[in-house]
Amino acid sequence: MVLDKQQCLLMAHTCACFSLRRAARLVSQAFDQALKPTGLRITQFSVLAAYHMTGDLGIGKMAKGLGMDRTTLSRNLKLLASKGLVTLEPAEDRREQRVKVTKRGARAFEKAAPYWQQAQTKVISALGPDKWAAVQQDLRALARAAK
Amino acid sequence: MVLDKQQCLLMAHTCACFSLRRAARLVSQAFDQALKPTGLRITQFSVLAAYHMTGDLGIGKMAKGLGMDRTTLSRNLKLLASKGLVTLEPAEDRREQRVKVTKRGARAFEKAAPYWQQAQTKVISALGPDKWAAVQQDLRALARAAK
DNA sequence: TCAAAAAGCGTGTATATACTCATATCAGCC
DNA sequence: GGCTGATATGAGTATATACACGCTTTTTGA
Repeated sequence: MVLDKQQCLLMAHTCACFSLRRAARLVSQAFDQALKPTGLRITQFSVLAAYHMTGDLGIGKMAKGLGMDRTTLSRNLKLLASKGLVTLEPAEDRREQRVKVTKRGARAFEKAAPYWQQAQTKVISALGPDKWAAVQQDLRALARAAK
Repeated sequence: MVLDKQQCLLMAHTCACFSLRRAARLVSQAFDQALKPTGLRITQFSVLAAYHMTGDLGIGKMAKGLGMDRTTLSRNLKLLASKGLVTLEPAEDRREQRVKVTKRGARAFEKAAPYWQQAQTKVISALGPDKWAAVQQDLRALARAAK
């Protein structure tokens, strides 16, 4: 069976993975651009926000909650620690790492928040809040189906 | 101004970039899983499909068409070349690279296509084809707005 | 014709991502 | 107390991603 160019074209244009990766790439660039004055990447900002919000969760559980690989989150945290924005200490259960957002981390986060808001507004404006909320639901459904 | 946990929670849950990256991560894992027997990652499969479909485009133009960074595509292609799936030769305009899918590349692509289809069907099943098409439109709109 | 601008690309560097394998700790049971 | 399985994590490796810088070739305009 030899696929013709039309079929390939169709495949490239409908591939769920490619579409999502493409959107994620381009939107990430916009957020990173907006956050540039803050010295944070959007990924770092997200992780910082997550720990600022949930307090102290083990890396594995937090990773599961964020839909990230455990080792990815671990390495992201190490970066944040090297910048002095979080601290990593062993917990009572000495298998776990206790993650704490430092004062400097909290300040960095709050300084970055308006820049985040600016990018968020810009990107979302393409759809409006309601449609965006619906799309978000759909994205979650896709992610669930992927498992 | 100190943000409280509620605001952080809201931020993490509505962040366009985080939502997209999360979906892209999880869906990519599903596609990579499905493509495992073929030895191709979904990114490599996409690039292979793109060149199989459009024939020979300069790296920069192809990258623009795919919404990828030029250097990212360049390195992806180098990987494919090392696997013998494409060849890279200088074009008449000696600034450009002529990219050709080898016979082996075409075979690998066609062998992988059914595995891709399987993952695609699985992921899309969460929404159904029509809703998926609408979401795709929205993703494109978001990507456009990001510029 | 020739210098400047533009086009096309590669390399260096940093981050993000995830799989595999190895290690340390804990909980429960005998 | 000590073994065993489960839990939590780190390290090694490979790929994906993109920004900044610089090089070569082509095009353009005087």
